[in-house]
Amino acid sequence: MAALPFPLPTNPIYSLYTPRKPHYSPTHFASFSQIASNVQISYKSYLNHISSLCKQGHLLEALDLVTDLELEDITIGPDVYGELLQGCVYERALSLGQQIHGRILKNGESIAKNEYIETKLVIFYSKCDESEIANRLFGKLQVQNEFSWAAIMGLKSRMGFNQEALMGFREMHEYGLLLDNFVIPIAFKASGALRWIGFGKSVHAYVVKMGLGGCIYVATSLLDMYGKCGLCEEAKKVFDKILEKNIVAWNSMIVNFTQNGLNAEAVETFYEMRVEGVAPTQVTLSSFLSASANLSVIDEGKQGHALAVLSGLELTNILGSSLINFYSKVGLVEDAELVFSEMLEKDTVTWNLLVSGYVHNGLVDRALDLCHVMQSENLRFDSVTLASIMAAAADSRNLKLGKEGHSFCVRNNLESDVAVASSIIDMYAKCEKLECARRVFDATAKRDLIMWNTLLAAYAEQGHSGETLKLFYQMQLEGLPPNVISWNSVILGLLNKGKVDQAKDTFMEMQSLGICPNLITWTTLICGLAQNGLGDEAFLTFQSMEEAGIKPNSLSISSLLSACSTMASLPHGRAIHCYITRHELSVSTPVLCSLVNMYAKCGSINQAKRVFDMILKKELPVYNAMISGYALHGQAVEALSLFRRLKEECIKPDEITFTSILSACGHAGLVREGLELFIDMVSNHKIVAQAEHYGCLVSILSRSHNLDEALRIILGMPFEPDAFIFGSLLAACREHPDFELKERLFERLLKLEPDNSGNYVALSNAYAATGMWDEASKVRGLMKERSLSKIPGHSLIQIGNKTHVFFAGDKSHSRTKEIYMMLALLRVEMQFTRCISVIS
DNA sequence: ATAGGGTTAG
Repeated sequence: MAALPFPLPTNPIYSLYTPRKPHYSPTHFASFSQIASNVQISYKSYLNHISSLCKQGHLLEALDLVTDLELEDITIGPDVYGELLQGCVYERALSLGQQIHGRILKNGESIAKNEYIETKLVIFYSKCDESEIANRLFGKLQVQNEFSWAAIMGLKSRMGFNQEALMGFREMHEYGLLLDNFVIPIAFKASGALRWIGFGKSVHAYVVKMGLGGCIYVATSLLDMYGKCGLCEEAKKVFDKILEKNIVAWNSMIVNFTQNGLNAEAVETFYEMRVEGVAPTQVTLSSFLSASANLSVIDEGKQGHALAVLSGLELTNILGSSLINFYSKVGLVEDAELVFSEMLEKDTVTWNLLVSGYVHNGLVDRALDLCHVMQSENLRFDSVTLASIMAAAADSRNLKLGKEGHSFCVRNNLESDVAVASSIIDMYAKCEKLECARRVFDATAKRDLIMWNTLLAAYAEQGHSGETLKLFYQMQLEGLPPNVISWNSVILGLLNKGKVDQAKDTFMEMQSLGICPNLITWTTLICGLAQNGLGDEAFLTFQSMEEAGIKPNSLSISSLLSACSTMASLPHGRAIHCYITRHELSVSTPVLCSLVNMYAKCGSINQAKRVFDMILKKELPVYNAMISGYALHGQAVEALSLFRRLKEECIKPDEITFTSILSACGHAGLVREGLELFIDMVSNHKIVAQAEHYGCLVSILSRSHNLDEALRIILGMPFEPDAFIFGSLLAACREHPDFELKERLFERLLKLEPDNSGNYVALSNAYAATGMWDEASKVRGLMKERSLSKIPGHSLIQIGNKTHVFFAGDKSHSRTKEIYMMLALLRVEMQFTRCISVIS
C-alpha cells in the first residue's frame, strides 16, 4: 500500500452505512420552548406538509405555507427553512433559494446563526455553482463541519480546481474532522481528474483501513478514479468486489473500459449487465455505442439503438450524438442523418459529429453544405468543426478551401489548438505545399505527438527520407518518444526513396526498442517491398505478419496482389485469391480492382474477365482495371467495347480510363480511334490532357511509324516533354531499326531520370526486340555497374488465345531468347505489335 | 458517483 498523505484519525471508526442524514438533529439547536405549545401540533403538521411539498418539488406552495405561518406569528424553526433550502438544492432553484435566504436573515440571528441553516446555505450556494457566495459564507461559518467542507470541495472540483479540492481534503483532516463517505468520493473524483494516482491510491488505503469500501458511493468513485488514471485492472478489481452493483457501478465500468480503448471488454460488461437484468440508462447506451463504433460492430450498435428505443429513453443530445457517431463510424451515413433529423435539440457537438461523419465517409461536399447550414443557423464553428473542414480540404486536395479555413482559424484564434494545427499541417502537406506545412509547424508553440507525426508522415509520403529522419531525431532530442505511427512514417519514407535495406533495419530496430509493429507497419513494408520489385520478400513478410497474429486488411491484400503482378506470378496471385475466399474477407472495390489487375498482369486475361463479370455493382475503378488489363494484353477491341459499355451505363470516364484506352489503341496501332478518343477526352469530357495522355498519343503515332507527327505533337504540348514521353518514344521504336534514335532517346531519358532503372530495362528490351542480344546484355551490365536496383520487368506476349509472360529480369535476354527460339521452333508467328513491356 | 465530438501512419 502506498504511504498515506495524512495521518490516520485516532477517533473511533465512523459509522459507515448510515443514510445521508446529519448526525445531529436540526431542531437540537432551536429552542422548542419558543414555539407555543398550543400550536405545536399544527406546527408539526405544517412541517410535515412543507417537507413533502419540498420533496415533490412544489417549492412555491411550500413557501406559501411558510408565509401562512409567519402571518399567524408562529415562530418558524430552522427545520422548516432547512427543508425549503434542501428543496432548492434538488431543483437548483437559485433565485428562490436567495429569497429564502433573505427571509432567514429577516428572522434574526437565532435562525441565521444556526449551524444547520448556515451549513445548508453553504451547500445550497455550492450546488448552484455560486462559488463566490459559497466561499464567503463558508469563511464566515462559526463551525465548519463535514457537510460544509464536502460541499465546498465538491464545488471546487466541479469548477475544475481539483488541486484546491484535494488541498481542502488535507486541510479538513488537519482541522480534526473525519473523512467520511461523503467527502471521499469527491477526493477520488479530484485525483482521477488530475490523474494523481499516488494520491488516489493512498485514499484507497485509507478507505480499506476505515472499512469504507462497502459504501457504494465510495466504491464507484474509486473505480472511476482508477479508470481515469488508466488502471483498468484495478478498476475491475474494485468492481468485482462490489456485492450489490447498482447501475452507476455498471456504467462506470463500461465507461472506463471504453475510454481506455478496451472496447471488447466494455461490450462484454454490457452483456453481463443485461444478463443480470439491470435496466440500461443513457450513460450505458452511449458508452456501449461508442465501444461498438470503435469496434466497427454494426449489429451490436444497432441492438443498442433498438434497446434505447425499447427502454423509452429520450433522444437527448448525448444519446443522439452517440448514435450519430456510431452510424457514421460504421459507414451508415443515412442512419446517422436520420438520427440527426429526429433530434429536437442539437448543439455544436451534434453538428460537428455529422460534419466529421461526412468527411469520414468521403462525402466532402455534404460536409461543407452542412457547414453552410450551420452558419445560416448562426451556430458558431469551434475548433472541432474546423478540424473536420481541414480534413475535408486535405482529402479532396482543395487548397483554396484549406487556405480559407486556415485564415478563419487565424481570425478566430483557433490555430493554437493542437488538433486544428495538425489538420492544417496535414492539409498543406496533402496539397503538396510542404513549406507551408512546415511554417505552420514551426509557428506552433505547443506540439504534441500527433503534430510531429503529421509532419513526419508528410515528409515520408513524398519520399524525403532525410527530412523524415532529421525530424525523427529532433523529436527525440526534445524529449518526445516516438510511437508506432512515427516509426511507420520513417519506414515509409525510406521505402518511398527506394532504401529498402535501411527500411528493413528500421523495422528491426523498432522491435528491439520494444515498439510492436501494427497492421500498418506490416502493410507499409509489404507494399514497399512489392513496389520496389521485391515480390518474394513481400510474400515472406506477409507470412511473418500472419505468424505474428495480425490479420490483413484490404490494403495489405491489395499490396500483396500488386506484389504478384510485379512478380508476374500467377500461382501466388491465385493463392491470395483463395486466401480472400477462404477467410471470407470483405471484397471491397479496391480489392476487386487489384484482383482484376493481378490476373491481367499475370497473363490470365480470361480469369481477370471472370472476376470482372462476377462484380454486381461495377464502379469506375473496376472498369478502369479491366480496360487497362485489355490494354496490357493488346486487346484493343475488347477495351474499346468495354469503354462503350461504360458510357452506356452513364459512368463518367476519368483521366485514368483515357490513359488505359489510349494505351490500348497505341498497342493495337489504332491511330484514328486513338486520336478521336484524345479529342473526346479534351473537348467532351473537359479533362486536361496530362503528360501520360500525350505520351500515349506519341506512342500511337510512333508505332504507326509516324515519328514525325509524334515529334510535332511533342513540340506543340503545353509542357516540357518528360521522361514518360521519351520513354514512350523509346518503347514505341522498340522494333525500329534505327539504333541511333534509341540511343539518343535513352540519353535524354538519363538526363531526366539518371537513377531510373526502368529506362535501362526499356533500352535493353528495345535492343532485345530487334534481336540485338549483345547490346541488350551490355545495358544490363551497365545497370549492375551503377548498382541500380533491379526491377524485373516482364513482357506479355499473346500467341493465339494464350498470353505468355516473359521475364526481363536478370536472366532476361537469355530467357527471352530461349522462348523466342522455342516459338520459332513451334513455327508460331511472332506478333510484335502485341509484345508489350510492363515496366514499373 | 457514471455520459456525446475533432487532428497523424497504408
